[in-house]
Amino acid sequence: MISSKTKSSMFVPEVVIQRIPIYLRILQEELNFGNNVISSKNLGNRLQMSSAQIRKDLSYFGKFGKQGQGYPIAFLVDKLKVVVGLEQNWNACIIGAGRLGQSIINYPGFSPEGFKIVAAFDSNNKSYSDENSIPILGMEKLSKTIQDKSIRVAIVSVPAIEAQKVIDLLIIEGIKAILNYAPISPKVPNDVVVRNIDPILSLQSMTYYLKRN
Amino acid sequence: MISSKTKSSMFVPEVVIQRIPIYLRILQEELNFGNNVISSKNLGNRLQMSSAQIRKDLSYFGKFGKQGQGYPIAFLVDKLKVVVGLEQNWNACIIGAGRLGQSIINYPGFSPEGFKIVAAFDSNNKSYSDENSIPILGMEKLSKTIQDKSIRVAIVSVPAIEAQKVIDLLIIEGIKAILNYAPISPKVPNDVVVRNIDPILSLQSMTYYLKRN
DNA sequence: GGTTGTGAATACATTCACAGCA
DNA sequence: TGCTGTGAATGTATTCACAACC
Repeated sequence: MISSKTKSSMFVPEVVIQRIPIYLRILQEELNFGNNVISSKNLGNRLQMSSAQIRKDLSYFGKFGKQGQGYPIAFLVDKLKVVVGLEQNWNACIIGAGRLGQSIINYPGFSPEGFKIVAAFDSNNKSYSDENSIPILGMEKLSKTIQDKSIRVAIVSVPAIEAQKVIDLLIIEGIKAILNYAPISPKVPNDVVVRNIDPILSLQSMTYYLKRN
Repeated sequence: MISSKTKSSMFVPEVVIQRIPIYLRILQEELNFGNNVISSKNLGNRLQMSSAQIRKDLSYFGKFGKQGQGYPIAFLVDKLKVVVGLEQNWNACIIGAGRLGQSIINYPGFSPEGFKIVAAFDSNNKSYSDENSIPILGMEKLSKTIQDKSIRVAIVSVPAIEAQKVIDLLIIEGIKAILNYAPISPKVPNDVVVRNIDPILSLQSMTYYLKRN
C-alpha cells in the first residue's frame, strides 16, 4: 500500500475538533439515559445536522461503528475523549478576579468536565471573600505558579485594556490554550489557541437577521 | 446589463455577518484614537486576517473605500451599523435570574452596545435584591411583556434541563434571536438565530491542540 | 433492512492578482 | 504610487451516493 496517511497523522479541520465536544455531550446524555447504541442519523437529529457530517467527522479518527446498528456509545465516548484529550484532567488558572472572574471561579461546572481552576491572579491585591478555597495571588506569582502546578490552560477575565498584555505574559510562560472573556481580538502566535467568550459580538451578529422579517 | 443582482438582494454568508461586529469594534477604537482613515491592510493586521478578506467582506454591502487611501472610518462605521441593524437599539429580556442571570442583568456592557435588558423572568419568584431596577417577573408575564415592551431579543440563563422548554416558549412568542447560556444545543426552526455561550465547549475544543506539543 | 465508511461531487469561503482610480 | 473592488482560482467543508457489512 503506497502513501496512505495513517489516521493519526492526518490533518483534522478545526471545525471538526470543535464539534467533538458537542458530540460527547449528547453521547454522555444518552448513556445516562440508559441507551448504549446510537446511529449517526439519530445523533444528527439531536443536533440538527446531517448524518453524513457526523460519519465523516468520526472517520477522521477511526472506525467506531457497526454497520446496520450504529455506534456503541460507551466505546465511542472513550475513544473521542482520548482523541481530544479529555481522558485526563487539565489544570487551569484565571487572571482577573473582579466581578466576572469571581463568578467564573465559583462556577462549579468546569471541574466535572475536566478543568480544575487551581490558581487565581489579580494585579490589585483584592482578597475577595471567596467561597471556594482558591487564594487570589499577585501577578508576580504567575510564572512560578504555572510551573509548580503544571497549569496548561488560562482563563482571562481582566478589563479589555489589560487583556493583550496579560495574554502576552501567559504566552511567555508557555501557555498554549486561552479562554478569553475580554472584549478584544487578541494577537497570538499560531501555536496558541484562543477561544473568545464575547456575548456582545454574539448579540450584534444576530440583529442582521431581525431586520429582514 | 443583464441579471446582475443588486447588493441588497445578494446572499451574504453567515461568517461574513459574524465578522462585521468585529470590524465595527476596531473601527470604533480607531475613531476614538483620532484616526479617520484606515486601509484594509491595516485593519487586517489588527485582526490577524488578510486584507483581501476584509475587502471582499465589505464588498457584499457596497463600495465604501477610496482607492489609494483606504476607508473613511466614520462613514464606514455608519454604513456597517445600518447593514447589521446596529443603528438602532434593541430591547432584550432575560429568562433565568439565578446566579448567572443576575450577573448578566448587572453587567453594564450591553446597553452601550445597543441592547437594553428591559425585563427579567424566573419561574421561582425569587426576588433577588437587584442593583439595577429591573424587576423579576413570573413566567406567566412573559407573553404580555414581550408584546408591550417590543422585545425582539432574548437571553436564556436557566438550567440546562429547562432551557429547551424556555426556548420553545420564546419562539411561540415570536422571538427570533436568542443568546443561550445553557449548556445544550437547542433545536430551533431555521428562521430563528441562536448563539450559544458555552465556555466548557470552548475549553474542551482546545485540549486537542495541547496534546501535540 | 438498516447503517457505516468513504471516494466523488458539490457547495462554500478565502486568496490571488490585477484593472481602475485618486 | 497606493489602495480598492472584484472576477477567477484555489482551498476547505459538506453532502451525496453507494459498496460493504451485520
